[in-house]
Amino acid sequence: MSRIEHQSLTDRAYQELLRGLTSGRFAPMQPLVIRTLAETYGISATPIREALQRLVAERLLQVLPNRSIVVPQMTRSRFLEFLPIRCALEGLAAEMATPRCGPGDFARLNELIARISVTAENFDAAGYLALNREFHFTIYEKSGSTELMRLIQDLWLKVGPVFTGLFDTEHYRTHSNDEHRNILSAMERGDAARARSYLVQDLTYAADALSPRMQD
Amino acid sequence: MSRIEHQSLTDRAYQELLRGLTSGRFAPMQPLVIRTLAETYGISATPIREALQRLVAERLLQVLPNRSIVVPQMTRSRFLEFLPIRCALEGLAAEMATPRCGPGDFARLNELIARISVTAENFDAAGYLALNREFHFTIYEKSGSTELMRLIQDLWLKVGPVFTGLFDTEHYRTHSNDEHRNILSAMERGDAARARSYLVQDLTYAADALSPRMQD
DNA sequence: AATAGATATATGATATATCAAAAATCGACG
DNA sequence: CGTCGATTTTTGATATATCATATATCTATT
Repeated sequence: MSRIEHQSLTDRAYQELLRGLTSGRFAPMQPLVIRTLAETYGISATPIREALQRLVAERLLQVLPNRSIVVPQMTRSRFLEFLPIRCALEGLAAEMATPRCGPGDFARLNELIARISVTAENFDAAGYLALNREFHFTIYEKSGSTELMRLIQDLWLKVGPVFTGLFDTEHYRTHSNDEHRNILSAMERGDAARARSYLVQDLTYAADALSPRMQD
Repeated sequence: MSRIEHQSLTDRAYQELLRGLTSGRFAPMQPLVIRTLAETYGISATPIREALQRLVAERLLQVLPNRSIVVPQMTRSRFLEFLPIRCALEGLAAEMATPRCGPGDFARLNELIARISVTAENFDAAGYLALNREFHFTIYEKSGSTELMRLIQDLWLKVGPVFTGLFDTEHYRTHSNDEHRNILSAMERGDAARARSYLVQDLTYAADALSPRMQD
């Protein structure tokens, strides 16, 4: 019998709002009105307000001086500011993961690479993004550090919405899996330092592909 | 005329609670009761509750399965889990800061080192901790990345309370300023890589001094 | 017609009432 | 005495009422 999930309305509102954010349902700079959202979700204002404040604390939303709450727009400079941070943390995770991976993990990563290739051939943007994320987080999870995982997850939430456009860049779509293969083979050789540098390269290429297409 | 600061009760409650947390006023695992805190601060439950939830979102507080809110106790393993993360981020910040520092910054850091020496001689624990923090954050601020700064600040908030004991370890108290001097001279030479490694060494020494004295 | 002031409305902030779940207390029974 | 169960109390969760501020609308004056 499955565990009874005692999810508070605040939690549910949070997840609902998060889903709306990551899928880009809320336009940047458009204020999120507590009462409106409360009515939309059919609950009172309190849980909505708490969920919004939680998202503000996580910097996924932003309070304007007029105290209205909006989704901050990701500018190029802000996106690029995240790049070295992501390289540091995700590179560290890859390095830590390398000696902790076994044949089963390598097989799993290999399979993901193959499936990513299929999505690239089929121009399946949604599938591509989901599998790319799964490939990366499969590695990060093997770092064995939940704190590190959480920090990386938070960063992906912040830069995530931008990635939707990643698939549209021809060069990246056809070549990013090469980096994935490089990462995997370095990990299979137990070469943690090189696994890190290939992963950093993957992130850098993605940023190079995306940043010219961003405003600011 | 100074700008009118419009601080909400939630914000004030948050800061009050944060101060209580960093100064160790709340014992770990002792539940923080909303109504009690509300009465203590002379405000209603709502802002207290929101401040608590914000602290939970920042992982400075923890909700138990019974949904009571407590300050999580920092175990040795958790503390050590933060070490590589802090090395990665704070090392990165030192590296980024190095080419951005000028004579004024070096003078400031030098002065901080001198003042830290005085506190060490006088067994002034509070002064020592404050100045040590100021030394580190003076560097991190020069990284030029507010996102990076914020992440590091969050990490210091989490591991901060533990540091109170740092001053009591004889060896660290007498030698940590050596690392500070090494960091500064590397930065003055413009050797970012070495500045990073000395800073990592400083963090590692501090962890070595503290972790044996922690439970778990 | 443009602008300043006044009024109305919208919306976030706070307090409070109510509900539900958890913890503590009490009491009967062994 | 101790244990199990019922009852009471505590406490977090939610809804709602009220207040304060920001925004929009209106009106009068020029």
